[in-house]
Amino acid sequence: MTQHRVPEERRPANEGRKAAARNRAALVDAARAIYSEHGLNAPLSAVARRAGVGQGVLYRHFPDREAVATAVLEENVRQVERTAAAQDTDLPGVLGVLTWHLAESAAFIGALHAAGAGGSSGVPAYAHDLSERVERALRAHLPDGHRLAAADDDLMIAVAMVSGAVTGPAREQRERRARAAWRLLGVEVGPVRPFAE
Amino acid sequence: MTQHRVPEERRPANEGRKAAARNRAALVDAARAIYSEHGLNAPLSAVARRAGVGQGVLYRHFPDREAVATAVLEENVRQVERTAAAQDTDLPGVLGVLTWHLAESAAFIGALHAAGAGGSSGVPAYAHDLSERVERALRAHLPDGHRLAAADDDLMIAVAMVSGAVTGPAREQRERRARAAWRLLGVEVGPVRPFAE
Amino acid sequence: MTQHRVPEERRPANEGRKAAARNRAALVDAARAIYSEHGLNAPLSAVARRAGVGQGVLYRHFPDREAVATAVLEENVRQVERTAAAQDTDLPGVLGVLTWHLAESAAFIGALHAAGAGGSSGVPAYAHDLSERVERALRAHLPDGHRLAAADDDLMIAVAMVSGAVTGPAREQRERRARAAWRLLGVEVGPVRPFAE
Amino acid sequence: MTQHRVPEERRPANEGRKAAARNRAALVDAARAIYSEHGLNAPLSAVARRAGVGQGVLYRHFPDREAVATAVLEENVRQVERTAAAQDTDLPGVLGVLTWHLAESAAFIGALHAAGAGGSSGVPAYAHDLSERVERALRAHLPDGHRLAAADDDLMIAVAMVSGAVTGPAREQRERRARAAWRLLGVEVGPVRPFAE
DNA sequence: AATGAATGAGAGTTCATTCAT
DNA sequence: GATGAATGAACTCTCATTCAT
Repeated sequence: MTQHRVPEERRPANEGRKAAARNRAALVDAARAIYSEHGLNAPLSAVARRAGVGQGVLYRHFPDREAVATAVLEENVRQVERTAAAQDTDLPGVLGVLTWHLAESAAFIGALHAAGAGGSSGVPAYAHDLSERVERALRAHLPDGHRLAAADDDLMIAVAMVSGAVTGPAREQRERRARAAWRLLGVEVGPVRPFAE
Repeated sequence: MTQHRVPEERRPANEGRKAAARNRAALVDAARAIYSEHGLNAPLSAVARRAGVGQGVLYRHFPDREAVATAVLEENVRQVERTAAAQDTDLPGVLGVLTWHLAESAAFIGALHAAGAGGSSGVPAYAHDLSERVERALRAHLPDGHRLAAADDDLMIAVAMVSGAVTGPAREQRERRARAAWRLLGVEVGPVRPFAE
Repeated sequence: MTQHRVPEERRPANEGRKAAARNRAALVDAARAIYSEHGLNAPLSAVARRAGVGQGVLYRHFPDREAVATAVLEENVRQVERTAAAQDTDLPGVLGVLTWHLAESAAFIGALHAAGAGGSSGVPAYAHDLSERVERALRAHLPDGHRLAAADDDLMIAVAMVSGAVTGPAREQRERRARAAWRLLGVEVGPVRPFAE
Repeated sequence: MTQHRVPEERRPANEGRKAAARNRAALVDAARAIYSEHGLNAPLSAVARRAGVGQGVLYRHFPDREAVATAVLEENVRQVERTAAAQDTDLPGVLGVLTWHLAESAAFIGALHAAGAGGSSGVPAYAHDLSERVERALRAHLPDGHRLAAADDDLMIAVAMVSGAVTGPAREQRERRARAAWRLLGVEVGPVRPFAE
């Protein structure tokens, strides 16, 4: 038993090896879209369907559901880090990029949320990592007397707050709300954009 | 814990009725506890088990999973409204009570989040209602020149922000973080407690 | 997401609480039959289908695939133990009953096999227990000078051998082959029957 | 380990051919190792990986999963046949070689088991063939008055029995148990070794 | 009214087999 | 010939919801 595979009459084509990279990218994109619409718990089958590949392909590229999420968020964090590492950046600049990603990616918000500074119970491990990387990127540009430098975790609390301001609302409202949030915090934000330059 | 049960029946009816009311309350309490431990997706069977009743009873009182969540949150909002309606209240007082509920109830946070001011896509309808009721309760006490009175939705954005600051961290850290969040917003909060009196 | 359940138009009857015990028995019977036809790896869905119940029922009664197997085998071992514990039994009598169950239940054979005396690698834990219980039951009746009392594990090796003689052949041949096996071992077997009395 | 490779090509052809033969052998060896560790249901992908080739190569050499198993077992049987065909062999000698293969190759055991003399239901066809070939090899050396010559299938039953004694236990225990089994059958076994010279 | 068993649709994951390169 | 990605069916297990008792 356990093996009944029928020879399969119509098999929808195997685009060969070239497709691999394309598929991985398609999966990440699909995941971002699905997450944005349905949250981080959306069924992986939906992601695969949206990417136009079989579920097996998804599992070939990502061992489990966590890996999919990580891949999606990785890009967001990377942009923030990249921006922070650039020559001519200042805090507002980095915050602008961070804000763009918060507004763009519901999954990002969720993960940053879940992490916070608390860190314990059911929060997935990767959420922590991401959160810490974002913190490091920001702190590097934090002037000594800055509003958010007062207490140790003011920085991450502020990020979580903006993140919170932005959860829920439809895509279009998010940027406006994010700006409003930073304004309420009395912090200056640079141009909101996906990356610096 | 968290047992602010409203007298469900003015004049005690027969045993059946009393039991029904008791069960409903037990279910709501159980749901709050379970949600707090396992998130809003926890199985309803777990709620029923914790409440010490059969699953049928749960369905007698609540038509579906959404109704259970609503019932839990209803109480949180009600306390805020009640506080706002009290004679001798001011904004810090109401915020204190709101903050207590945010820190206490993970589900509440989630719902407030989900709602925000934006409102459209996948946000459950009841989240909106709750959010609006909280806003009304707060706005009643908002002095004209207040920080959060500048733009129309500054108020709700601020609530969402505090809410965001508080998501994720373990229970114990939440109140501290909530206070830090309000501080960053430059807003005064009264004593954090379940209800005003 | 994660929740799409449609109200389900035609639901095939819920026979109520009475059915529970009946269902459990039906499941064990079905499992025995399926195991006998397809081996211990047969899909649980096949077992549920054969028992005429939904898969959920199966999982209500047995937490996982191992539990199903255990339940089936438990009965076989129990009969052997019962026989061994009876007043007027001797080794041939117990062997007769053991032989009946070996011939009857392919799953039993498999489990006894898997256990053997070796015991280590991938052998499921329950196989060991079963094997040991059978050994205890037999050893109680083993006279000092008996052929199978020479080395410590001769007894279990002999059982494994008969078990081996009986694996594979269709049901009808099994009893004959089991008898032949015991004969080759020079051991007397009593009447082959499901239980003593 | 267990590398009794038959020269596949008499006169070395081009590199392609040589590689093909080498791959086939590597696959069979890998399969034997994997089967021994994970049983006959191990994923074919594991076999290919272990052999250091792509899965496509596996399918080039073997049409399906059954063919892989057959190829592995073929070698075991072949050694037994070869031994039986040698000039200076007697029954104990052949049994010694058979025993070695039983102890060595879990898959061999399984197949011999599955076959037995009965034969009908779910037993794969190749198991039968193998079993019959083993029987022929042994019977050629069976003296008239021998213990295992009494009934027609005593011989195969005995083999199945030893095979049964050896299933399950970890590799190291198998040879000891196999010897114990033959002893209980009152049959003499020669040196246990992979082939007779 | 309460109980808790039953149902069955999926969700997650694995793997035999095919096929472009 | 070799490679390894793609496919998708099958399998295990979970849980919202219904309903006989």
